[in-house]
Amino acid sequence: MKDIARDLGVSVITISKVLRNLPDVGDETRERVWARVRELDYHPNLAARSLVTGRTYLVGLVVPDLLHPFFAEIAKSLSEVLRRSGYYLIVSSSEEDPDIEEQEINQLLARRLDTLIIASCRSTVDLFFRIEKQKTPYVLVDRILPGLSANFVGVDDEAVGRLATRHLIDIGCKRIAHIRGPETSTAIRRLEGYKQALARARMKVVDGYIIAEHKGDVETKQRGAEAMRQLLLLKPRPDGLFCFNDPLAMGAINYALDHGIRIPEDIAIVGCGNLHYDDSLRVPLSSIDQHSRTIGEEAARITLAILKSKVPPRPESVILQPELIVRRSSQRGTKRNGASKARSRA
Amino acid sequence: MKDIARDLGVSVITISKVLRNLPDVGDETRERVWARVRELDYHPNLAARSLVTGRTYLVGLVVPDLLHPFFAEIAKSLSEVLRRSGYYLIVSSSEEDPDIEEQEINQLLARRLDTLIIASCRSTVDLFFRIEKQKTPYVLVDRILPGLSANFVGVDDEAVGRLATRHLIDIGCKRIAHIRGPETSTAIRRLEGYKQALARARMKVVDGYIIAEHKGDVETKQRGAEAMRQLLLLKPRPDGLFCFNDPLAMGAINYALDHGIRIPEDIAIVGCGNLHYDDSLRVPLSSIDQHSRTIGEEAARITLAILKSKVPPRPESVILQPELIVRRSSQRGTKRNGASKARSRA
DNA sequence: ACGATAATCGGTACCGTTAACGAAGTCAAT
DNA sequence: ATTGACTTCGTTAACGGTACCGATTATCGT
Repeated sequence: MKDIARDLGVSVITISKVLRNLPDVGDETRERVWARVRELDYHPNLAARSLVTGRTYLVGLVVPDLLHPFFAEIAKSLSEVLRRSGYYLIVSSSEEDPDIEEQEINQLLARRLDTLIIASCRSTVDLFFRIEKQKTPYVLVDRILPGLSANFVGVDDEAVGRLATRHLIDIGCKRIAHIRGPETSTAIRRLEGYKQALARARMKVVDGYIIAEHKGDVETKQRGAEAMRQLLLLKPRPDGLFCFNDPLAMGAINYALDHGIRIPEDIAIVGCGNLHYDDSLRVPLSSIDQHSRTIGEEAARITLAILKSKVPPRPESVILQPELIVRRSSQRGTKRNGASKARSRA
Repeated sequence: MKDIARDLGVSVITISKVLRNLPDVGDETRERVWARVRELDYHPNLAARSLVTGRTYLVGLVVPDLLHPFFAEIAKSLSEVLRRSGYYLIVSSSEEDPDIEEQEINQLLARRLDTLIIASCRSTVDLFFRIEKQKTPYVLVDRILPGLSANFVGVDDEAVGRLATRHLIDIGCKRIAHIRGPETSTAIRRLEGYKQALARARMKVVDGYIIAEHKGDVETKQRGAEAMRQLLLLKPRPDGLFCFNDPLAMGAINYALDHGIRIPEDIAIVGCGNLHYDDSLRVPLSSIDQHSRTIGEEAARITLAILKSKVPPRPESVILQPELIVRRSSQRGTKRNGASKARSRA
């Protein structure tokens, strides 16, 4: 920069202004500067700029698992939108472990990122108060924490539970089971929605039909299979099943089919996530769409809004309405091919 | 930092040394500093450190698609290993578009990341010479470029093609088709391996059996379906199919099944990628495992090696041997359940 | 011709950290 | 006592930018 200034007979300040598109510099000078900059393929040192402006143009993303298509899609749409405004994404995975998540967040905090976007697997809010003390803005996605008024983007998880369960009731299921997820707001609320739907249909909640998290961190699909094993052992065997997510449902389907159970005739199944391979499974899987792409985009929008405004805006909450996608795993009776409601995810 | 120095009656340099665990500071002083640092929950400003050291402790990753489980797994294992050494990952997606890839790389270059890790969809090397001129080390993954001697980690793609094709030959296929991928080294070499296997079995390469990329950027699964449609139109219909990747295979399987074709009886299929849901598909899919996790880990290892050594080490190339996983889509004759060779990806 | 206003440009002072080297103190051996 | 080697700590000078404000020139109405 100093070199360019010397070459052109202007000061570094002017160069700096041109590079940042500030108004107070003459057209001719501006053009000369740009020309020389292009000629040298010069790029300003972001670290130096960060040092003085206090901004890194970096946004951190903390998710439980990058491999899960739901979070991968959030990461993708997020980075797409942020990039258009010059922000980049630093990703980090908590492996669904609250301690790892804390370490990761501490690391990212030390890097003084401009914003953090977090799908938290923690159940306490203390860590988030620490974040606030450091004045780092953050946006929660997918999972909310009780007693924390923060920016949030996610689906209405009670509606998810209601939608899935209601659908199973509608197609005639009498004994509906639920494989629930871990102790996060998402799982708790979907369970709540499940219970609400049963209550509205004047059906009883049977404890044995609710399969909780298995201890041990085995793979999700295996957990689904194990849960289905338990369900098939029950005396009045369930004839409907709502799974916390699609990988669980996949495991459950596999186990059932391998043991001679017919889907959906013997047991109808609805998952959640609407992953892009749901329609290619052994039994195409009905699922609840969570609009993962939209979640990423909205989180990005909020992030940019925070970064643009000088004073921190008051927390914003975006609750998306889930959508039922019917496929064969929950089609019964006359309707043979559910093309009517089924929506492809092209 | 200045404050801590003042409080403790030492100089900032000493603080700096303690924070970086340099040897030349007394035990007592060291402890006093740590105590105060913990007390204030102080973290050094990475931007300032970067400015003077010239290192950002940031590694960039450029992949064609973060949603593809293959690249997601690379990203995940990569970030896991790097994190242990204090490096973080900036991700960016090129959407399989060479121009976007160039922009992304330019952006990352401007940020002066310590290393770039790239799964490139470009076909020319000029951009990489520019990277070298900026003295930013980089590691290629999955895809190699002709005429470029660079660090590389990936599978032996000719072996992939040979392995898949050879397997189809072994189970008795006489007319083996191939749905190839885009114009990258990966696709070209897998095609090459396919031809090699045919040649060794004294079988002819039939042009019509090789389905090339369809124009238009439709979704991969649809491309697979379209390719299968073309194949089923051929007069001597193929009885074996090797697909460039698993999503293509999924599309092909779906189309075939929907049109009354039996798999593997009428046409046996082998994909590539060994995605974790391959065993839950309508027809469990035989696939070639690319060791994506290992690719990420090795790329991380090379990266750290570069970053550790003062002089740039000479380019290293890690070629992984692919592994065939047999599932129902390519099981014929006596063998009913392929548990023998099948390997789960728990 | 004058001052006022606006458009351009630059000087100075930092941002928070580390590199490189030198100074001071300690201790044992000569 | 002198020397030398180690250990421990600090001085000075950047690193590459930007914020803040002041200085200079051009334009213009009266």
